[in-house]
Amino acid sequence: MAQIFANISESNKCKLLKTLEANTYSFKENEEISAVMYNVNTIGIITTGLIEMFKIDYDGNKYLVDEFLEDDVFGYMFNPIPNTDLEIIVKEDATIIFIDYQEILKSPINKPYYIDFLKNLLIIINQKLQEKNERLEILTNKSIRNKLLAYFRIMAKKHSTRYVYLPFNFTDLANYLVIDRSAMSREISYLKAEGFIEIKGKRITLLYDI
Amino acid sequence: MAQIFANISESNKCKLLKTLEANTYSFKENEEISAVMYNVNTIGIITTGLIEMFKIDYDGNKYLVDEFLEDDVFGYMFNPIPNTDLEIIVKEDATIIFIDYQEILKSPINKPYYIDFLKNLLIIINQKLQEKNERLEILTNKSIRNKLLAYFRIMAKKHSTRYVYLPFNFTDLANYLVIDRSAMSREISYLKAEGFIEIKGKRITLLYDI
DNA sequence: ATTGTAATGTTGCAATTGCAACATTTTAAA
DNA sequence: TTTAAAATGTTGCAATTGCAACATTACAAT
Repeated sequence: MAQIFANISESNKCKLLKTLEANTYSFKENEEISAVMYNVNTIGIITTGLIEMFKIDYDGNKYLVDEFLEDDVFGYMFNPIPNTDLEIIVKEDATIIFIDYQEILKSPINKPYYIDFLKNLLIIINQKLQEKNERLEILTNKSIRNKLLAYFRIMAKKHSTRYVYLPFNFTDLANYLVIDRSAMSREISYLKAEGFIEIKGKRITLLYDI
Repeated sequence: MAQIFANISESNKCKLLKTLEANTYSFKENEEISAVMYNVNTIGIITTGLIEMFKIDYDGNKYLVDEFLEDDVFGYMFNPIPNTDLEIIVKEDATIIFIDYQEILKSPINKPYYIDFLKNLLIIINQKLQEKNERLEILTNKSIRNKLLAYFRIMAKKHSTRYVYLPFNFTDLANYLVIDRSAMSREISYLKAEGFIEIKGKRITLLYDI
């Protein structure tokens, strides 16, 4: 994860936060981050801790859409719908800096550390954009098989090998791919039987051209 | 579309482009933008014209993934896979400014116009992130019906009405939703029959709570 | 106005997928 | 080590979806 305050000294960071009228809050596990401190124009920068973002869907079901760690940045402006039902919950005690996004864009300050801050923010948002593109690349496949193969291909290319180390378990993978877990399990069996892949624990070996 | 050179005077724009070692090229319709001028570290800024980005998939099929207009910004870094098979073709005569992305991030210049440039870039990338999130929000639904309803809901909320004006035709909508066109057509018939929606030309009226 | 092309609507049928239920294995906690 | 909970694998069955084929309508070019 790129650091939002990379190349910025502690004293410049303080100046920056003061100029941007940033507010820092600490949260205990299971606390909800309320709309009072966090509205549609705010971005949150996580100094320490872990928070989770849940979506409440049309039928009232609640499911995890994102997790944010130290140095990560989150905000409604990165989400599709204004007013959507999101719940942001602290999973591990956290300290978060809140900044009004408009403040960042309007600020007239003209200091090197401000430029570094903008650059860092650009890098982080870029990273997020890439992650979303990656998932879209996978979800634009219709069949379970093609989704799996797209996923494997992307993961393998990242490390330029024919090995894929699953970053999560199969249940979570199915959610990520938006397919039924058991149907995915079935398809993976077929892929193994047909000699496309080999699986040992969390390591998948691709036996076809990548 | 936000403008990448907003708030930057013509003379400052020139200085900026020179400092960033930008190259400007003109293209005729149907020309392909080659990897020579456009590599994994380059971003392109469209001054005039229209270009289209195609993906060549695993089976050699080619399909449109994105279109870029005046003031738009495109680049491999906004894409999921390094080395993926993309083809960028000029649809209408275009003038494009190419800048090395690393140059932007490393540049030591410290001028107000440079800050404006970074802010504008931030706004544009942010916009792109939102669009991707929007599509993801839709594609994370499993059924055709739920994809359609999610799409309608997002479109309606954008304009705070219960009317949705389709920005493209049904064939393209089906592609956007990654579903079969005829199956979508069938589902839309059901939605009409069940009183969820009403359609008049390109205007869809939502008859349920949004 | 005419003609050709693209978009749309419809439907039967087959293939894929989701769902449910259950057995087995793995993991984490006490 | 024991035990409970979570994850995984498997399978039958029903529902959804994709596919293909075709009729109809809308649209654009001449």
